[in-house]
Amino acid sequence: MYFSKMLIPTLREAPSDADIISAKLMIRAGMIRKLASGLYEFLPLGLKALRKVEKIIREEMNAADGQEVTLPLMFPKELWLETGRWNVYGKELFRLKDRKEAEFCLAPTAEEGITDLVRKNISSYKQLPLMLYQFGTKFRDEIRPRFGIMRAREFLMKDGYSFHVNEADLEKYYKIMFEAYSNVCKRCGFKFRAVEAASGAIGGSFSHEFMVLAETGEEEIAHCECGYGANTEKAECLPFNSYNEETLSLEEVLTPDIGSVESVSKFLGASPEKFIKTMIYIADGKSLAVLVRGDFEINEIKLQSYLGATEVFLADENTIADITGAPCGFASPVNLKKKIRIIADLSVININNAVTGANKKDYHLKNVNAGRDYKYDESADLRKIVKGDICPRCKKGKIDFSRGIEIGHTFKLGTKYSDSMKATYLDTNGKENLMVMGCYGIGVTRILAATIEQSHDENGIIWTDNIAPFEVIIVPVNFADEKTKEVTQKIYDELTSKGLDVLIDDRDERAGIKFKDADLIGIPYRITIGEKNLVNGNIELKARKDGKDGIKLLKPEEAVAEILKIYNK
RNA sequence: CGGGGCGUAGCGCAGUUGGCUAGCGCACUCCCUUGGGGUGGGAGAGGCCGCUGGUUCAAGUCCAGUCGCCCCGACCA
Repeated sequence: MYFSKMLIPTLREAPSDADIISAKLMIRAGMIRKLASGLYEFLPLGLKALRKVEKIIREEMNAADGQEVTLPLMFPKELWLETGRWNVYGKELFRLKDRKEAEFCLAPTAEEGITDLVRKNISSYKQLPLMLYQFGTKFRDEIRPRFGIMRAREFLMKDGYSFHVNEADLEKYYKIMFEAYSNVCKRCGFKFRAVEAASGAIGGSFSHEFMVLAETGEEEIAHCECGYGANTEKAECLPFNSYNEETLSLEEVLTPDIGSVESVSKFLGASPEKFIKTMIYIADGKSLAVLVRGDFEINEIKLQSYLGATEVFLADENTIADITGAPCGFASPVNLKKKIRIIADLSVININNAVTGANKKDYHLKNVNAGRDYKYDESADLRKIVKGDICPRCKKGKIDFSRGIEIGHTFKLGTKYSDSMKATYLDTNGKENLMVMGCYGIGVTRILAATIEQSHDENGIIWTDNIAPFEVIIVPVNFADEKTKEVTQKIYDELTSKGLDVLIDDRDERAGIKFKDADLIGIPYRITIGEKNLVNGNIELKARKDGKDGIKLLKPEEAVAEILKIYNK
């Protein structure tokens, strides 16, 4: 391919609204353009890289006995009503109507579609297990699209769904998929970590996120030396041992205009670890109180998942006053004005002689003890994990945090969808059973962005060998020179005949411009052909990741051999 | 949805106390020059100054509305 023939509109400066390095570089490199918020056009160079990622994923899915299909991008409402997700999915779901006023949604994932396909065409245990996958554009009306193609409203996803006769078979296959996903990450050249995760709107019992480690990542990962890793949304927290202090008698103290844990702690000279915060939440319209230790915060995702609620948020000032009888900052589980469900986080169940509000303006209570002074209805792990927490797995190590970009997510769905959509098969006894499902998603467009986040320098993108849009760029310093042209063509023919993608920068530009652009678009290997070295029969080979001192002077055939060796051709 | 900011050429920006043909750099076309890390010079092409309405002799500039974009804030591949 000739550079002059390909649409690669490189830019010296990135548009001012590009917010992260990968978006800036992709736009500058002429790979993508933005059409509107969260909507991007892929230009030839960008699409070429995207196809390379697709190829890797496809190979791994096929190796795991997956079969490729394509489902519609648009689904009728009825299918989504069956699983209840039409109502549960919320504002993120793009909805539309046809000319007959029939309602549809644009697929954010395709559990409904695939389950419908399978229930209509699979009826016997003999046809299981089955894994179907597709590459499809997915739509999500994000609250705030940002970070270029990292969080777009329309993106390319590989979504796969597996169907099994029972949990044990799903378990077996889940491990195979876990390996396949690890392979995809490795082949893309990622530094990554697979962590336990919350299932969100997809549902199911258990899930793993594949995180590309990057400081710019949106996700926070809690991990331990023992190998435990989890999204902080999900990471489990252990209860604390009892303080075993002698129980003192309840005391009311005046704390004028002092509401926050920090200020009351200072005022009373008591550690926040002795405080019980009483948070009033509204879950699907019902109010409840959640108790957590003063120095911790509630993890609303854990709470929502524990309650099985679709919507959870903190109550407003008026509701708090109505329930506790006091303004915000003075709530207590002791003598709540209105009787509501009280859930205690594991961090508070062993605190004796605690400090709480008094459900009365400007007053707090000291020496509060569960059982004697108040009762909670139930206890659960509902708080946010913090750095230094004891690891919930090995129970020894201390938790540390890292940041990551979520590029893949695997779920054990169980029978959530097969149950609501009646996807069944007949077993050897002729008895009807629900299929057990798994589902597996990879953000294909996001992989591209994640790669660049993890691999770039001040001059541009540095593609890893496997997903570079071109493996080699040949830069003839002066393409008008006959000898240069001849050598260029010869090298090009030899490399392309082995199946490599090679770009020739045939433009009548100065060498500097060609080098700058080659660095910007990040092609892994550059062959420079100039009259200066050609008189001795030499050309230059340079890896993008190396600096100028990495330039090797070689004979054309040596350079070709070296590149073919790198790519195992 | 709340708070803050911005819409002027493909990209980056100036111009905003109302005033005459709306400017600069990069990119684009042509000529000369240069020719191994974004040469130098010259001549060009390209704008409903986001949109609608108002104030005015006169609006990119003032007023109102509206749309779009970005940033900061609680469910995501």
